Amino acid sequence: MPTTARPRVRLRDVAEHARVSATTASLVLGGRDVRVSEQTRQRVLRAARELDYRPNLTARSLRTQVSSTIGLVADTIVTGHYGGELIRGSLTAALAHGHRLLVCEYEGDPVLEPMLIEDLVARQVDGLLYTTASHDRVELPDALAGQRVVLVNCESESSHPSVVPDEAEGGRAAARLLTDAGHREGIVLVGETPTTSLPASRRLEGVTAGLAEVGAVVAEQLDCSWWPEAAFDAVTEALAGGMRPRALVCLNDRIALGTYQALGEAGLSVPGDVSVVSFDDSELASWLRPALSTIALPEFEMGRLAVDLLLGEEAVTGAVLVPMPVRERGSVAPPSR
Amino acid sequence: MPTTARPRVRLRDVAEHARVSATTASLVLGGRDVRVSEQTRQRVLRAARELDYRPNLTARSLRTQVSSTIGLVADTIVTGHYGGELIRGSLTAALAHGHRLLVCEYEGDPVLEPMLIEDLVARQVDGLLYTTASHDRVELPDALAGQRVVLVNCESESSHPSVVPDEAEGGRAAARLLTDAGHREGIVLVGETPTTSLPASRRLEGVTAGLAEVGAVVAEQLDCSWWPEAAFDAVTEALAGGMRPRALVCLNDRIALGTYQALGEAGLSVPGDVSVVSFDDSELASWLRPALSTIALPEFEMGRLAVDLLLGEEAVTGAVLVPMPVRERGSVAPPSR
DNA sequence: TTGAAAGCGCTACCAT
DNA sequence: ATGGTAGCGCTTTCAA
Repeated sequence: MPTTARPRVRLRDVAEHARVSATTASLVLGGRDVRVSEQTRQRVLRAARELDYRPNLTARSLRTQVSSTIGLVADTIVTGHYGGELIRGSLTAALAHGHRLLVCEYEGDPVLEPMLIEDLVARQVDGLLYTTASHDRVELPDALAGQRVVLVNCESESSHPSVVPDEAEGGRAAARLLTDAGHREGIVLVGETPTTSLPASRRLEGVTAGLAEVGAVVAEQLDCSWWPEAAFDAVTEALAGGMRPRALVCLNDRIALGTYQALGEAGLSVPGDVSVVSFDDSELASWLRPALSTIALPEFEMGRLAVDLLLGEEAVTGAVLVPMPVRERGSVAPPSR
Repeated sequence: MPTTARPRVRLRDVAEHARVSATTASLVLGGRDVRVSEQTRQRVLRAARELDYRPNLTARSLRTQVSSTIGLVADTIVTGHYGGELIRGSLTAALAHGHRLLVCEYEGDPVLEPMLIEDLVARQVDGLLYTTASHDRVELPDALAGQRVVLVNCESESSHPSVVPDEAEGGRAAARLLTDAGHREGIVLVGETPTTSLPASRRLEGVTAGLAEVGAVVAEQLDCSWWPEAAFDAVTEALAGGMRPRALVCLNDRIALGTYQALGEAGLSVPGDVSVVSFDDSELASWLRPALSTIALPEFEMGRLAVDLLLGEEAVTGAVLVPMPVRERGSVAPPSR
């Protein structure tokens, strides 16, 4: 049933209806329990209900200089489930703080980015979350100057807090998954690791360190981009070249998918013939057969934490490492033979 | 370099600096090219630049009764990539209209939902997008009364426009993918089709109609929930029971994944032994081997269109069907033998 | 315990 | 072509 547009009822209307001043009405409806007698308070409340009063938060915001809104600036975070969880985490925390989220994406457009930020600032956001789809080092746009900012999934020279996954420790955990199962040899890394890529270099560093704890090493590294098809090709080729790994460390779940496919077509079983561990814990990980043991990207928690930091009292500065949870599933077994 | 908080500079400051009235400054900076001489206009612009003026959109909004903000209310849409694309589409269109998006999720919480909507209304949004993760019939909350609303991926009794995928036509397209390749027999549907599920019933209806065009029918239906594991079990069991399909119509990509896995373990090849078509076109579809031919859920386009409808002039009413694009990839071949 | 008045920063009306 | 003034709806002194 299409309801008719209701007349805009203002605080003053409620006050008149309740035969009190706007001040009193404001006090009552603003929830500050002071100074007003229980009787008038009830009168105001009733009037508000009867008139179906909705406060105008824009006006309140103008007066109080608080918008209870935070801006989320992303390159293209919403895309792909990773980002989705990050937003959900931010949303949850924002809600707990009584805030709403203004979401912006600039899709990598360098002229759009500062415009979006200016706009957010013009809208008087109480703070901004600056985030990137892949964990990266960034140069903060000038438009952010003077604003409360928390970086999420990226790092910068600035003194703003920066919430990032603890990739190195995650790498160690991945290695441990293998070494705990008894693996010592034939451990092959799948995925290229450019030094400019934070996840790549830190995961590699962690894996290396983790293996070193038991005197093991990465026997070989298959260079390929972090996509299923590239991984499929790389693993297929390596297998054809005679490589016989006992365990594969895939640098993300998409690589693991391509790896599963290559292994499958080569007649090798997981984890019977070769164990596989991976990173990210995308939904894919639990859908694979066998389900993939993987080190999760704590997107939800990062979003949550970032908002807490942004809105909290204490002045945190620098990087905050968020642990990457270990998801043990079915892709690791003791080495065969 | 952490820049110091700049002093708030108001329109009046710019006006004084440029030695004009606030009115004139407003006219110039508001971008209305009227009435002001080029000379003063330049003076104002320079003053604004020198003082690094940022308009206060909250104040403007209060005065003009326009917030250039739209609210997006979702049950849990952000999760999973589907929703991500929908948001990206909305974001894109909103941007084109000079609007921002206030994103809310109530996670299915029936008390949270109206509260969130009330809050958005209190924030003076120019309109609301009401959306659900899965295409469904909904009862609109009273809080939406009197608001400009467009439903996305859901339908209701209301007169608000409702942007939904054309599932039935999508179903027909899926069928055509098979019949065009010459399939007439042994066409099996995978996935349960409760009549309460709009995508399920309409896709089925479309597939049936599409097959009927060439005198073919659904030979069998494998009932299973729309998840990889359930599909794997259903297909595995059917195969074990002697079923030998020529083509499988999976009701979504996750089902297709489980189906691929079952086929693979049974030693059947796609599309050599059996063709597979599916719905949704999640990222998964292009990662599978062979890549999956699937009927895409036009999430991005739906979001885009919904915002256009919300902010546009013409008063559209009722359902707007968005075509589901056909993604032909490698999972269909002529029937073997 | 209550109310009057000022003012947040902006735009719009009505002057000139 | 330009400026004065009122007012959007709210909160917040300050006075009673």
